[in-house]
Amino acid sequence: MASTARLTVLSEGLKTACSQCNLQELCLPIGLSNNDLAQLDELVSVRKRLKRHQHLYRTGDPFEAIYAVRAGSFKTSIVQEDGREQVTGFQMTSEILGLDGISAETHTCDAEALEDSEVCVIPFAKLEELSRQVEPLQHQFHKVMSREIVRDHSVMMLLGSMRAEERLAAFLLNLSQRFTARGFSHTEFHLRMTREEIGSYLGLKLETVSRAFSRFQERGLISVQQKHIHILDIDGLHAIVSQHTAL
Amino acid sequence: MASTARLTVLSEGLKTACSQCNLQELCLPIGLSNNDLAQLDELVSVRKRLKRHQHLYRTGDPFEAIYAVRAGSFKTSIVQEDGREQVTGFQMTSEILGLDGISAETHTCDAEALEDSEVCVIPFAKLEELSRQVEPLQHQFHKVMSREIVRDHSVMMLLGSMRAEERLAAFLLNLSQRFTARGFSHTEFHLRMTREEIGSYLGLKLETVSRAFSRFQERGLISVQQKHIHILDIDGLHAIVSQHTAL
DNA sequence: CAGACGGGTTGACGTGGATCAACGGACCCT
DNA sequence: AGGGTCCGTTGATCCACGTCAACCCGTCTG
Repeated sequence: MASTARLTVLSEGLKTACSQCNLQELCLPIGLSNNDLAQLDELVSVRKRLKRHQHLYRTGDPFEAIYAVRAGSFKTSIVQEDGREQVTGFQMTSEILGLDGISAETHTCDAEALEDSEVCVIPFAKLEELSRQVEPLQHQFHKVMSREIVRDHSVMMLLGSMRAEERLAAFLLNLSQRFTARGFSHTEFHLRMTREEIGSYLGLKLETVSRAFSRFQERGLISVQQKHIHILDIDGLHAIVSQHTAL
Repeated sequence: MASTARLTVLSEGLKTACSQCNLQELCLPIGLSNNDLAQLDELVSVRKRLKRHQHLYRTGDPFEAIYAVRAGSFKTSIVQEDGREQVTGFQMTSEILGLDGISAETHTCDAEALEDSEVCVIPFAKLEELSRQVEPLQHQFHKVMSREIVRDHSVMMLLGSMRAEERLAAFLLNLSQRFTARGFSHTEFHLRMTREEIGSYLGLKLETVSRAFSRFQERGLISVQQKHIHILDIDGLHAIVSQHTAL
């Protein structure tokens, strides 16, 4: 089976343990006791490395595992017959990939590394088995899935009712907040994705994204240099997001 | 507690049983043995009736249960501070409501009945408990959540990359398919929601929705009379959805 | 070092859908 | 039956964003 072969090629028998991982409090194991963590360690024994632009899985691949981003970042996207691409999300460390595959036992989107990255492979059958025994794990997993649903709803709101600048401001604030949660600066960061990918995610064309960046810069809200973003006025960005209120 | 009081008022001690329900094969119990079904029967013992425009839950309500639509239909929506509303979904019989609440133990959207309706109340703590014992139930529940994620992704694609007529055609085809699955005509049905609600869901204004309906009618694709829809050329609708390919 | 290529910016212009406004029919209430 | 309200339709106008196109810069390659 293709995916097994690929897995074999890429997996490195890296010794990992959730119990040792510094992403513990953000990732699947939140709230597990040391005892429970030890059980999870056995489950999550394989990691997988991917180079930039390499796919973790593709639409149609059989679903066997979900993945936690250990390092690097990913995008997920739906590609239509015609080749048009809709980015459905960007994932950074500790975030979970692959939940879409559970329903049809087949992945329904593509997941691609935006930079050299590493994921923890969580075999799904085993996760279900363990979560029947470990209640906090079960509950945590349900929360992770639910959080994904809530996130998708807020993207729907963004796409359905915000204008270009509002979308981009909301996007920057969301990134900022996620970087903060990971201990990075919330005012300065590096975009891992292109203007086109941002545009696809936000339902805009790359030119519109680029222009919005420029306008934010003119107004002193941010400074942009290619992929490097520096947020100068975070309240100003918040004001833009909630301004469609004011109209 | 407000929601408990409301529950008391509305719940009718109706004898229900998943094992007797004709929605079995569409709903949570798919694939359960008779034995397992009996256990589910005990869990899902309360139903709740709602009149048109009544809310099943609102943003901020404590999360205690998920719901299966037994009769009627609902919309879920996010309401922003400014009062702007984004409809995130329409639910018909056998579909599950409330999954958004798991992550924060608080509902993150409003669920409102579009007509007089009835839901089965599934206390979540008990569902988790039972699904630790009944593997097929656990798996089925995970599939339900995953399906919601997949559905949300396709709405994101719709909002992010389709034009007005494509969105509406996709919407009609989706309804048609869901009606079919429930044994109704797939060419003739009654819309339960207003043009404004459709518009909110599709990221369009009601005038645009109305105009698109009119244009479909002019072209002989459908006939519309207020909320009554008759699909005359289902292939024509499919062609519209996939046409943004052709461009 | 030239040349190609991918990513980003910016300008000029066109258009799909929003906005504003008027109107008509269906359904509600008393 | 009458009057109000909600909902849907349609027309006229406007504008945010898409489209097309030129150009810049950094990087890779032979």
